[in-house]
Amino acid sequence: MIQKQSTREKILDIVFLLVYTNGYNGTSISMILKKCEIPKGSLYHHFKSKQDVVLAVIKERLLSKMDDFYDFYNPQSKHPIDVLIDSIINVSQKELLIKYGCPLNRLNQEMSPIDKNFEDAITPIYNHIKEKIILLLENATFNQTINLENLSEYIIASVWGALSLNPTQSSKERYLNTVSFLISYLHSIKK
Amino acid sequence: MIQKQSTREKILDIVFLLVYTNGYNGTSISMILKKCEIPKGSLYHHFKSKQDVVLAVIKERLLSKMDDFYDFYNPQSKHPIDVLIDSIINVSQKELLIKYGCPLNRLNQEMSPIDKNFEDAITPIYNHIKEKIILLLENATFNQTINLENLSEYIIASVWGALSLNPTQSSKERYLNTVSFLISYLHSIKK
DNA sequence: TTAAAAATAGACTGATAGGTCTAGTTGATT
DNA sequence: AATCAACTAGACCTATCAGTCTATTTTTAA
Repeated sequence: MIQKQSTREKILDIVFLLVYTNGYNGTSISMILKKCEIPKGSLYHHFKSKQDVVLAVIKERLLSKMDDFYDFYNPQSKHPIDVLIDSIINVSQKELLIKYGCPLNRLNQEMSPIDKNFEDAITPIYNHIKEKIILLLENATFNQTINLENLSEYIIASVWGALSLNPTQSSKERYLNTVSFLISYLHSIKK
Repeated sequence: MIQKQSTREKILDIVFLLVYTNGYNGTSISMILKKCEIPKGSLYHHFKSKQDVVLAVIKERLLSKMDDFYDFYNPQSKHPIDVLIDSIINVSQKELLIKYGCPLNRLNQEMSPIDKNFEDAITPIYNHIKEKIILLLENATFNQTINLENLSEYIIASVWGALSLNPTQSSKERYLNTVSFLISYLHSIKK
Protein backbone atom coordinates (compact mmCIF):
# COMPACT_ATOMS: atom_id res chain seq x y z
CA MET A 1 0.00 0.00 0.00
CA ILE A 2 1.35 3.38 -1.02
CA GLN A 3 1.33 5.79 1.88
CA LYS A 4 0.34 9.33 0.96
CA GLN A 5 3.29 11.68 1.28
CA SER A 6 2.86 13.92 4.30
CA THR A 7 2.26 17.63 3.78
CA ARG A 8 5.56 18.45 5.41
CA GLU A 9 7.50 16.17 3.06
CA LYS A 10 5.63 17.54 0.05
CA ILE A 11 6.51 21.09 1.07
CA LEU A 12 10.20 20.20 1.41
CA ASP A 13 10.31 18.56 -2.02
CA ILE A 14 8.52 21.40 -3.80
CA VAL A 15 10.34 24.21 -2.00
CA PHE A 16 13.63 22.53 -2.88
CA LEU A 17 12.75 22.71 -6.56
CA LEU A 18 11.33 26.24 -6.40
CA VAL A 19 14.32 27.67 -4.55
CA TYR A 20 16.73 25.71 -6.73
CA THR A 21 15.26 27.11 -9.93
CA ASN A 22 14.16 30.61 -8.80
CA GLY A 23 16.43 31.39 -5.88
CA TYR A 24 15.41 32.24 -2.31
CA ASN A 25 14.34 35.81 -2.95
CA GLY A 26 12.75 34.75 -6.22
CA THR A 27 10.47 32.28 -4.45
CA SER A 28 7.42 33.70 -2.65
CA ILE A 29 5.17 32.11 -0.08
CA SER A 30 2.23 32.36 -2.48
CA MET A 31 4.20 30.46 -5.15
CA ILE A 32 4.88 27.74 -2.60
CA LEU A 33 1.21 27.49 -1.56
CA LYS A 34 0.08 27.34 -5.18
CA LYS A 35 2.55 24.61 -6.20
CA CYS A 36 1.88 22.60 -3.04
CA GLU A 37 -1.88 23.15 -3.33
CA ILE A 38 -2.15 23.84 0.37
CA PRO A 39 -3.58 26.78 2.34
CA LYS A 40 -1.38 29.15 4.26
CA GLY A 41 -2.38 27.66 7.59
CA SER A 42 -0.82 24.33 6.68
CA LEU A 43 2.51 25.82 5.73
CA TYR A 44 2.73 27.89 8.90
CA HIS A 45 1.59 24.94 10.96
CA HIS A 46 4.65 22.96 9.90
CA PHE A 47 7.16 25.80 9.67
CA LYS A 48 7.45 29.05 11.52
CA SER A 49 8.71 31.21 8.65
CA LYS A 50 9.90 31.18 5.04
CA GLN A 51 13.50 31.05 6.19
CA ASP A 52 12.61 28.14 8.47
CA VAL A 53 11.23 26.17 5.51
CA VAL A 54 14.28 26.73 3.37
CA LEU A 55 16.70 25.94 6.19
CA ALA A 56 14.79 22.68 6.65
CA VAL A 57 15.14 21.99 2.92
CA ILE A 58 18.88 22.50 3.21
CA LYS A 59 19.17 20.16 6.17
CA GLU A 60 16.73 17.49 5.05
CA ARG A 61 17.08 17.49 1.27
CA LEU A 62 20.23 19.16 0.06
CA LEU A 63 22.67 16.86 1.85
CA SER A 64 21.20 13.71 0.34
CA LYS A 65 20.91 15.28 -3.14
CA MET A 66 24.57 16.29 -3.01
CA ASP A 67 25.49 12.87 -1.72
CA ASP A 68 23.85 11.35 -4.80
CA PHE A 69 25.91 13.49 -7.14
CA TYR A 70 29.13 12.36 -5.54
CA ASP A 71 28.20 8.74 -5.20
CA PHE A 72 31.33 6.67 -5.50
CA TYR A 73 31.12 3.58 -3.42
CA ASN A 74 33.30 1.33 -5.50
CA PRO A 75 35.25 -1.90 -5.97
CA GLN A 76 38.88 -2.03 -4.83
CA SER A 77 40.00 -3.01 -8.28
CA LYS A 78 39.55 0.49 -9.70
CA HIS A 79 41.95 3.35 -9.12
CA PRO A 80 40.17 5.96 -6.91
CA ILE A 81 40.94 8.65 -9.49
CA ASP A 82 39.01 6.65 -12.08
CA VAL A 83 36.11 6.27 -9.69
CA LEU A 84 36.12 10.03 -9.24
CA ILE A 85 36.27 10.65 -12.99
CA ASP A 86 33.30 8.34 -13.49
CA SER A 87 31.26 10.38 -11.07
CA ILE A 88 32.29 13.65 -12.74
CA ILE A 89 31.16 12.26 -16.08
CA ASN A 90 27.99 10.92 -14.50
CA VAL A 91 26.95 14.46 -13.54
CA SER A 92 26.30 15.06 -17.24
CA GLN A 93 23.33 12.66 -17.01
CA LYS A 94 21.45 14.87 -14.55
CA GLU A 95 19.43 17.33 -16.60
CA LEU A 96 18.66 19.67 -13.73
CA LEU A 97 22.34 19.97 -12.87
CA ILE A 98 23.20 20.81 -16.47
CA LYS A 99 20.44 23.41 -16.66
CA TYR A 100 20.63 25.05 -13.23
CA GLY A 101 24.04 24.12 -11.87
CA CYS A 102 24.74 22.88 -8.38
CA PRO A 103 21.83 23.62 -5.98
CA LEU A 104 24.17 24.05 -3.03
CA ASN A 105 26.35 26.43 -4.99
CA ARG A 106 23.40 28.52 -6.15
CA LEU A 107 21.96 28.97 -2.68
CA ASN A 108 25.41 29.52 -1.27
CA GLN A 109 26.15 32.34 -3.65
CA GLU A 110 22.80 34.02 -3.14
CA MET A 111 22.42 33.73 0.62
CA SER A 112 25.69 32.98 2.43
CA PRO A 113 27.21 36.43 1.98
CA ILE A 114 24.14 38.15 3.43
CA ASP A 115 22.73 35.71 6.01
CA LYS A 116 24.73 33.77 8.57
CA ASN A 117 21.94 31.22 9.14
CA PHE A 118 22.32 30.08 5.56
CA GLU A 119 26.07 30.07 5.74
CA ASP A 120 25.89 27.90 8.86
CA ALA A 121 23.49 25.45 7.21
CA ILE A 122 25.41 25.23 3.95
CA THR A 123 28.96 24.94 5.27
CA PRO A 124 28.63 21.44 6.80
CA ILE A 125 27.19 20.07 3.56
CA TYR A 126 30.04 21.53 1.59
CA ASN A 127 32.52 20.07 4.08
CA HIS A 128 30.80 16.71 3.91
CA ILE A 129 31.30 16.53 0.14
CA LYS A 130 34.87 17.73 0.46
CA GLU A 131 35.60 15.05 3.08
CA LYS A 132 33.97 12.40 0.94
CA ILE A 133 36.34 13.13 -1.91
CA ILE A 134 39.34 13.26 0.42
CA LEU A 135 38.35 9.89 1.87
CA LEU A 136 38.15 8.34 -1.58
CA LEU A 137 41.51 9.76 -2.62
CA GLU A 138 43.27 8.65 0.56
CA ASN A 139 43.55 5.20 -0.99
CA ALA A 140 44.96 6.58 -4.22
CA THR A 141 48.57 6.60 -5.37
CA PHE A 142 49.98 9.67 -7.13
CA ASN A 143 53.14 10.34 -9.11
CA GLN A 144 53.73 13.53 -7.13
CA THR A 145 52.97 15.06 -3.75
CA ILE A 146 49.34 16.13 -3.65
CA ASN A 147 47.53 18.07 -0.93
CA LEU A 148 44.26 16.15 -0.83
CA GLU A 149 42.23 18.93 0.75
CA ASN A 150 43.25 21.44 -1.88
CA LEU A 151 42.72 18.94 -4.67
CA SER A 152 39.27 18.09 -3.34
CA GLU A 153 38.34 21.78 -3.34
CA TYR A 154 39.73 22.22 -6.81
CA ILE A 155 37.65 19.36 -8.15
CA ILE A 156 34.50 20.77 -6.59
CA ALA A 157 35.31 24.25 -7.88
CA SER A 158 35.92 23.05 -11.44
CA VAL A 159 32.78 20.95 -11.63
CA TRP A 160 30.58 23.66 -10.09
CA GLY A 161 32.17 26.23 -12.34
CA ALA A 162 31.62 24.13 -15.44
CA LEU A 163 27.97 23.73 -14.46
CA SER A 164 27.45 27.44 -13.92
CA LEU A 165 28.74 28.63 -17.26
CA ASN A 166 26.30 30.58 -19.38
CA PRO A 167 23.02 28.64 -19.30
CA THR A 168 22.08 29.81 -22.80
CA GLN A 169 24.12 27.13 -24.41
CA SER A 170 24.28 24.81 -21.45
CA SER A 171 24.29 21.20 -22.52
CA LYS A 172 25.68 17.83 -21.60
CA GLU A 173 28.23 18.05 -24.39
CA ARG A 174 29.46 21.44 -23.34
CA TYR A 175 29.86 20.31 -19.76
CA LEU A 176 31.85 17.28 -20.86
CA ASN A 177 34.06 19.38 -23.14
CA THR A 178 34.80 21.69 -20.27
CA VAL A 179 35.58 19.08 -17.63
CA SER A 180 37.68 17.08 -20.09
CA PHE A 181 40.64 19.20 -19.01
CA LEU A 182 40.05 18.37 -15.37
CA ILE A 183 39.82 14.69 -16.27
CA SER A 184 42.98 14.89 -18.31
CA TYR A 185 44.77 16.53 -15.38
CA LEU A 186 43.52 13.87 -12.97
CA HIS A 187 44.79 11.14 -15.28
CA SER A 188 48.18 12.82 -15.41
CA ILE A 189 48.74 12.66 -11.64
CA LYS A 190 47.73 8.99 -11.32
CA LYS A 191 50.36 6.38 -10.55
CA MET B 1 38.65 70.71 -12.43
CA ILE B 2 36.82 67.74 -11.10
CA GLN B 3 33.42 67.41 -12.68
CA LYS B 4 30.66 66.23 -10.37
CA GLN B 5 29.61 62.73 -11.33
CA SER B 6 26.23 62.79 -13.00
CA THR B 7 23.26 61.24 -11.21
CA ARG B 8 22.97 58.60 -13.86
CA GLU B 9 26.59 57.54 -13.48
CA LYS B 10 26.29 57.51 -9.70
CA ILE B 11 23.23 55.27 -9.94
CA LEU B 12 25.06 52.82 -12.22
CA ASP B 13 28.06 52.61 -9.88
CA ILE B 14 25.99 52.10 -6.75
CA VAL B 15 23.50 49.68 -8.28
CA PHE B 16 26.41 47.63 -9.57
CA LEU B 17 27.71 47.21 -6.03
CA LEU B 18 24.28 46.60 -4.50
CA VAL B 19 23.28 43.96 -7.03
CA TYR B 20 26.74 42.38 -6.92
CA THR B 21 26.61 41.96 -3.14
CA ASN B 22 22.87 41.39 -2.56
CA GLY B 23 21.65 39.96 -5.84
CA TYR B 24 18.91 41.36 -8.09
CA ASN B 25 15.94 40.24 -6.03
CA GLY B 26 17.80 41.15 -2.87
CA THR B 27 18.18 44.75 -3.98
CA SER B 28 15.12 47.01 -3.64
CA ILE B 29 14.39 50.39 -5.18
CA SER B 30 14.32 51.94 -1.72
CA MET B 31 17.80 50.56 -0.97
CA ILE B 32 19.03 52.13 -4.19
CA LEU B 33 17.46 55.53 -3.41
CA LYS B 34 18.92 55.51 0.09
CA LYS B 35 22.48 54.61 -0.99
CA CYS B 36 22.37 57.08 -3.89
CA GLU B 37 20.74 59.76 -1.73
CA ILE B 38 18.34 60.69 -4.50
CA PRO B 39 14.54 60.89 -4.63
CA LYS B 40 12.47 58.42 -6.57
CA GLY B 41 11.76 60.94 -9.32
CA SER B 42 15.43 61.12 -10.25
CA LEU B 43 15.81 57.41 -10.58
CA TYR B 44 12.73 57.05 -12.75
CA HIS B 45 13.72 60.06 -14.79
CA HIS B 46 16.89 58.29 -15.88
CA PHE B 47 15.58 54.74 -16.07
CA LYS B 48 12.17 53.36 -16.82
CA SER B 49 12.22 50.42 -14.37
CA LYS B 50 14.37 48.47 -11.94
CA GLN B 51 15.18 45.93 -14.63
CA ASP B 52 16.13 48.78 -16.95
CA VAL B 53 18.67 50.09 -14.39
CA VAL B 54 20.28 46.72 -13.89
CA LEU B 55 20.41 45.95 -17.61
CA ALA B 56 22.17 49.30 -18.02
CA VAL B 57 24.61 48.31 -15.27
CA ILE B 58 25.36 45.09 -17.13
CA LYS B 59 25.95 46.88 -20.41
CA GLU B 60 27.79 49.93 -19.10
CA ARG B 61 29.71 48.58 -16.12
CA LEU B 62 30.03 44.82 -16.09
CA LEU B 63 31.88 44.50 -19.39
CA SER B 64 34.64 46.89 -18.35
CA LYS B 65 34.92 45.34 -14.87
CA MET B 66 35.30 41.89 -16.39
CA ASP B 67 37.79 43.25 -18.88
CA ASP B 68 39.90 44.50 -15.99
CA PHE B 69 39.99 41.06 -14.37
CA TYR B 70 41.27 39.48 -17.55
CA ASP B 71 43.71 42.18 -18.43
CA PHE B 72 46.62 40.60 -20.23
CA TYR B 73 48.08 42.94 -22.72
CA ASN B 74 51.64 41.73 -22.66
CA PRO B 75 55.15 41.66 -24.13
CA GLN B 76 55.91 39.11 -26.82
CA SER B 77 58.75 37.71 -24.77
CA LYS B 78 56.45 35.89 -22.36
CA HIS B 79 54.69 32.64 -23.15
CA PRO B 80 50.92 33.38 -23.40
CA ILE B 81 50.23 30.66 -20.85
CA ASP B 82 52.40 32.52 -18.35
CA VAL B 83 50.58 35.74 -19.09
CA LEU B 84 47.31 33.94 -18.40
CA ILE B 85 48.66 32.44 -15.18
CA ASP B 86 49.73 35.90 -14.01
CA SER B 87 46.22 37.19 -14.48
CA ILE B 88 44.72 34.20 -12.65
CA ILE B 89 47.04 34.89 -9.71
CA ASN B 90 46.28 38.59 -9.93
CA VAL B 91 42.60 37.89 -9.24
CA SER B 92 43.64 37.05 -5.67
CA GLN B 93 44.45 40.76 -5.14
CA LYS B 94 40.85 41.86 -5.69
CA GLU B 95 39.11 41.67 -2.34
CA LEU B 96 35.58 41.89 -3.69
CA LEU B 97 36.22 39.01 -6.07
CA ILE B 98 37.53 36.86 -3.23
CA LYS B 99 34.57 37.72 -1.03
CA TYR B 100 31.68 37.71 -3.51
CA GLY B 101 32.97 35.81 -6.52
CA CYS B 102 32.57 36.87 -10.11
CA PRO B 103 29.85 39.53 -10.53
CA LEU B 104 28.89 38.25 -13.97
CA ASN B 105 28.64 34.71 -12.68
CA ARG B 106 26.47 35.71 -9.73
CA LEU B 107 23.97 37.63 -11.81
CA ASN B 108 24.05 34.95 -14.47
CA GLN B 109 23.15 32.23 -12.01
CA GLU B 110 20.39 34.23 -10.37
CA MET B 111 18.71 35.74 -13.41
CA SER B 112 19.58 34.00 -16.68
CA PRO B 113 17.53 30.85 -16.05
CA ILE B 114 14.39 32.89 -15.32
CA ASP B 115 14.65 36.00 -17.50
CA LYS B 116 15.71 36.11 -21.13
CA ASN B 117 16.55 39.82 -21.01
CA PHE B 118 19.30 39.09 -18.53
CA GLU B 119 20.52 36.10 -20.46
CA ASP B 120 20.73 38.24 -23.60
CA ALA B 121 22.67 40.97 -21.79
CA ILE B 122 25.07 38.60 -20.04
CA THR B 123 25.89 36.25 -22.91
CA PRO B 124 27.89 38.74 -25.03
CA ILE B 125 30.04 39.70 -22.04
CA TYR B 126 30.77 36.07 -21.31
CA ASN B 127 31.64 35.52 -24.97
CA HIS B 128 33.86 38.58 -24.98
CA ILE B 129 35.95 37.20 -22.12
CA LYS B 130 36.06 33.78 -23.72
CA GLU B 131 37.26 35.28 -27.02
CA LYS B 132 39.85 37.37 -25.22
CA ILE B 133 41.42 34.25 -23.74
CA ILE B 134 41.26 32.41 -27.07
CA LEU B 135 42.95 35.36 -28.77
CA LEU B 136 45.76 35.32 -26.24
CA LEU B 137 46.28 31.58 -26.54
CA GLU B 138 46.29 31.61 -30.34
CA ASN B 139 49.89 32.71 -30.15
CA ALA B 140 50.79 29.93 -27.74
CA THR B 141 52.56 26.68 -28.47
CA PHE B 142 51.39 23.46 -26.79
CA ASN B 143 52.88 20.01 -26.45
CA GLN B 144 49.55 18.45 -27.46
CA THR B 145 46.46 19.25 -29.48
CA ILE B 146 44.29 21.67 -27.56
CA ASN B 147 40.81 22.94 -28.41
CA LEU B 148 41.19 26.60 -27.50
CA GLU B 149 37.49 27.28 -27.09
CA ASN B 150 37.05 24.43 -24.65
CA LEU B 151 40.21 25.34 -22.78
CA SER B 152 39.09 28.95 -22.51
CA GLU B 153 35.78 27.82 -21.03
CA TYR B 154 37.54 25.48 -18.66
CA ILE B 155 39.77 28.25 -17.36
CA ILE B 156 36.79 30.54 -16.79
CA ALA B 157 34.87 27.73 -15.10
CA SER B 158 37.74 26.84 -12.77
CA VAL B 159 38.45 30.40 -11.72
CA TRP B 160 34.77 31.24 -11.18
CA GLY B 161 34.29 28.00 -9.34
CA ALA B 162 37.27 28.64 -7.09
CA LEU B 163 35.87 32.08 -6.31
CA SER B 164 32.44 30.78 -5.46
CA LEU B 165 33.47 28.15 -2.94
CA ASN B 166 32.05 28.53 0.51
CA PRO B 167 32.43 32.20 1.44
CA THR B 168 32.81 31.39 5.14
CA GLN B 169 36.45 30.63 4.77
CA SER B 170 37.02 32.54 1.56
CA SER B 171 40.46 34.07 1.42
CA LYS B 172 43.22 34.92 -0.95
CA GLU B 173 45.27 31.93 0.24
CA ARG B 174 42.43 29.51 -0.25
CA TYR B 175 41.80 30.77 -3.75
CA LEU B 176 45.47 30.39 -4.62
CA ASN B 177 45.60 26.89 -3.16
CA THR B 178 42.62 25.91 -5.26
CA VAL B 179 43.76 27.37 -8.56
CA SER B 180 47.28 25.99 -8.06
CA PHE B 181 46.07 22.81 -9.75
CA LEU B 182 44.82 24.75 -12.75
CA ILE B 183 48.15 26.56 -12.94
CA SER B 184 50.03 23.31 -12.68
CA TYR B 185 47.94 21.85 -15.51
CA LEU B 186 48.53 24.91 -17.68
CA HIS B 187 52.28 24.62 -17.14
CA SER B 188 52.12 20.97 -18.13
CA ILE B 189 50.69 21.66 -21.60
CA LYS B 190 53.15 24.45 -22.44
CA LYS B 191 55.81 23.86 -25.07
C1' DT C 1 -17.46 6.95 21.61
C1' DT C 2 -15.39 10.68 23.09
C1' DA C 3 -11.76 13.97 24.00
C1' DA C 4 -7.59 15.91 22.66
C1' DA C 5 -4.22 16.85 19.35
C1' DA C 6 -2.84 17.64 14.73
C1' DA C 7 -3.71 19.58 10.59
C1' DT C 8 -6.36 22.34 7.26
C1' DA C 9 -8.66 26.49 5.75
C1' DG C 10 -8.51 31.13 4.48
C1' DA C 11 -9.73 35.97 5.91
C1' DC C 12 -7.03 39.52 7.56
C1' DT C 13 -2.89 42.69 8.76
C1' DG C 14 0.91 45.90 8.36
C1' DA C 15 4.93 46.60 5.73
C1' DT C 16 7.11 47.02 1.59
C1' DA C 17 7.51 46.12 -3.24
C1' DG C 18 7.83 48.55 -7.88
C1' DG C 19 5.95 52.25 -10.27
C1' DT C 20 3.11 56.84 -11.42
C1' DC C 21 2.13 61.53 -11.26
C1' DT C 22 2.27 66.41 -10.50
C1' DA C 23 4.71 70.27 -8.83
C1' DG C 24 8.83 72.71 -8.22
C1' DT C 25 13.79 73.69 -9.16
C1' DT C 26 17.87 74.18 -11.87
C1' DG C 27 20.67 75.20 -15.80
C1' DA C 28 21.31 76.20 -20.54
C1' DT C 29 19.85 79.01 -24.71
C1' DT C 30 18.33 83.01 -26.79
C1' DA D 1 15.59 88.53 -18.66
C1' DA D 2 12.67 85.04 -20.58
C1' DT D 3 11.89 80.51 -22.08
C1' DC D 4 12.25 75.77 -22.19
C1' DA D 5 14.09 71.35 -21.35
C1' DA D 6 16.39 68.58 -17.94
C1' DC D 7 16.17 67.19 -13.60
C1' DT D 8 14.75 66.82 -8.65
C1' DA D 9 11.34 66.07 -5.13
C1' DG D 10 8.24 63.27 -2.78
C1' DA D 11 3.24 62.20 -2.11
C1' DC D 12 0.58 58.67 -3.69
C1' DC D 13 -1.12 54.11 -5.88
C1' DT D 14 -1.94 49.20 -6.31
C1' DA D 15 -0.12 44.68 -5.76
C1' DT D 16 2.22 41.61 -3.25
C1' DC D 17 5.14 40.42 0.49
C1' DA D 18 5.69 37.51 4.87
C1' DG D 19 3.20 36.46 8.67
C1' DT D 20 -1.09 36.13 12.26
C1' DC D 21 -5.28 34.55 13.93
C1' DT D 22 -9.55 32.09 14.62
C1' DA D 23 -12.57 28.56 13.08
C1' DT D 24 -13.21 24.10 11.32
C1' DT D 25 -12.04 19.42 9.98
C1' DT D 26 -9.42 15.23 10.41
C1' DT D 27 -6.75 11.96 12.89
C1' DT D 28 -5.19 9.71 16.91
C1' DA D 29 -5.57 7.80 21.55
C1' DA D 30 -8.13 6.53 25.53
